[in-house]
Amino acid sequence: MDALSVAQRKLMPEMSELLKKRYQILQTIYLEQPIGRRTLSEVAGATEREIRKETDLLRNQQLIEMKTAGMTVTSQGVEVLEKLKVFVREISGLTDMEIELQTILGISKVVILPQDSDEIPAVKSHIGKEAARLLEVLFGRYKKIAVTGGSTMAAISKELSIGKPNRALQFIAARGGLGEDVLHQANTIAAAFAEKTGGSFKTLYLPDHLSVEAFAMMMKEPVIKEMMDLYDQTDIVVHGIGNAEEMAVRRHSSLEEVEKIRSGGAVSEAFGYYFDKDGKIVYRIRTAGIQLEQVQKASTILAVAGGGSKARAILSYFKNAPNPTVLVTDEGAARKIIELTKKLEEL
Amino acid sequence: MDALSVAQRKLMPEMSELLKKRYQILQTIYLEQPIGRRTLSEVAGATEREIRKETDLLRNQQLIEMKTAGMTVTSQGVEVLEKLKVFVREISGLTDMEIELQTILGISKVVILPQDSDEIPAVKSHIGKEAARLLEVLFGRYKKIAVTGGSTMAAISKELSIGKPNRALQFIAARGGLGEDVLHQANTIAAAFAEKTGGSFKTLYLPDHLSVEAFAMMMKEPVIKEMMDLYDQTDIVVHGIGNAEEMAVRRHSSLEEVEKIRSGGAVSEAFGYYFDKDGKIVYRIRTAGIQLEQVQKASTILAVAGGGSKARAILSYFKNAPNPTVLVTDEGAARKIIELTKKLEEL
DNA sequence: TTTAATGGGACAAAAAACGTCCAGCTAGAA
DNA sequence: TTCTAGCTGGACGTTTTTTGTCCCATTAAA
Repeated sequence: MDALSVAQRKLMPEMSELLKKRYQILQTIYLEQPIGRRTLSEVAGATEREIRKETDLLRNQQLIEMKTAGMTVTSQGVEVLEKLKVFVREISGLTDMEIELQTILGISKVVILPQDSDEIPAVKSHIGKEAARLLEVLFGRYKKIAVTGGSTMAAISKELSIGKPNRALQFIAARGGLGEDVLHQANTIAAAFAEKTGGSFKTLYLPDHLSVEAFAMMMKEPVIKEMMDLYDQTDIVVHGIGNAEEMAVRRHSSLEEVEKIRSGGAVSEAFGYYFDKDGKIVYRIRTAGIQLEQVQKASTILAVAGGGSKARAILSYFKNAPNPTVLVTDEGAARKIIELTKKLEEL
Repeated sequence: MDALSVAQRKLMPEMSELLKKRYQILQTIYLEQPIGRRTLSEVAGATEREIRKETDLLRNQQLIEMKTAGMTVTSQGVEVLEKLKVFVREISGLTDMEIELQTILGISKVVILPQDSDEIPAVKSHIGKEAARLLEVLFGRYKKIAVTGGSTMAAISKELSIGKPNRALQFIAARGGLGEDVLHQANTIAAAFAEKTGGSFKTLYLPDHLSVEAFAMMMKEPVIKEMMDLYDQTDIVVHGIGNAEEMAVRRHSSLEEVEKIRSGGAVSEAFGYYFDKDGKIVYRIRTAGIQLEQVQKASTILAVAGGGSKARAILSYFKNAPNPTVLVTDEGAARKIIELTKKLEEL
């Protein structure tokens, strides 16, 4: 930050919070446009009155327009968003926090987005957008992308921009149906990625909880074997990180499984693997899908997870995460991770 | 102004006014320190409550300190003042106005200080300080400085910093006693300048309103003649600009004089000359002092005058002012001058 | 010792902000 | 076409903040 901005903040300390708030509102409108006051106030985590006050101002400044369909950002507004992007990151201390997280997690790149997705739903879209931008850059070099499921992954697919179709891209569902909501299954996500980018996709349909015998037999099937080979050739892996218990519940795991996960002290989950607080594999779901070794062979791994509630899981997963991993997260998770780490150091 | 600041102002329009206000308060404290709330509120033209609110904030930001003797600016505060100086000028539009005034008045340099000295007494000090800084630079090259009287000139003398004594400097009273307050006479001012800079000074004592005969005789006196020669060698002339009528009254001019000034349509006054709205000389006081031709021969002329009430006088004087003149004024005068010029153009 | 200034505390009055409705309109779905 | 969900703009009593204006104990200087 330059000396002028430092002096400015010194003379007007209220400015930082105000700027952050307005920026966030403007950004959310941009993301969700057209959107009305009430919907916005819910999604942005503010009262209707406050949203109204700020949007009235934004309109007077010609940064947004209010039509009967809702509010939209003007070209001037988009410009302001771009110009202030780095600055808002600075005053939020996100740039500093990114460096701190890189050290804590032992990886070379972390991107933190403002606010907490646990509190403000729209933040999930911001995370998705950022991840989408990062991916779009990588698409130039890499063509085979394995994707997992989850709501975070779905958020990314929504934010992929529809540019000129890139037929060379191949999206591979990293796992079969894992009992999750269809909309958030790896298969669905792979399809969504392919649709947005104009690429192709490969799905893997295999029911959960097969008997040992049936599973072994299925693995010999050509369709399944083909997928296993594809996993070996994967360039990019994009995945979310889940809380162990939450995932177990969502997947309707058997009592036996839940017991193993519990007793093993599992904290995080990724690609169907459960990790304890030291990053050791506690349990893995017996189903087809990408193997940890295959993930580690990929050129780039993009981990995406946000919200303070995910902090412990992120810390756990990154104990043994492959080094080329890039993490996209939010302020809520980042602050919590730093806080947890500090507490641990004090002991 | 850079793109970042433009975007910032777009998103936070209240910021500009707030920044200006706080900056002005901080600057005034710096200028008058140590100063108390009540005194400050008078001198800065604000209510006690407002001053209190802002100074409490400035203290929390460690920009000022409050002691029993009054408030003082901390080193951090001084730094902020310096860092934001140019920026505050920018957002006040002063930089643009300076260029506009240069065109209107036909001179190469104009310096405008914030606010209006008619409304806020402290602004006079700001003007004095700026003029003092400009002079101090010139002192390196030029040594013979003619000074006139007036409260504005007195303000400059107060703001001259006491650096290492410069014995080479010679201050010459541009005029004899002109019936003004002793404190504001050219003689007194010349002495004050000399004292602050460590230079020498020459005074000219000659009563006003002498008969023609007495005046002619005095001019032959060696003491007086010596001064006349000095005027010829003057490098810098520093002078104020007055309102014609006001000056006439202050100098207790005779009815005859006042009549000439009135009927001639005099608007401005400088060095004892009265000018009408087109810059023509309407009347000149018959007393010893620097001649207009001698002023025009100087290398640099520094005209100093502020306040909306001086706008007409400034416009009048600069109709025929020598080109190397530099004008130091304030926002109040500048805005009024621009306003008057625009009205004139419309007709 | 006196005096004139200082910062801090206090409080009623005024103003602004806030939460929360409703009415009327419109675009898109059925 | 009608219906409906969602939008903006207006309104208004309530709460919170700001404002104007005192007084007081303290302190530094005269």
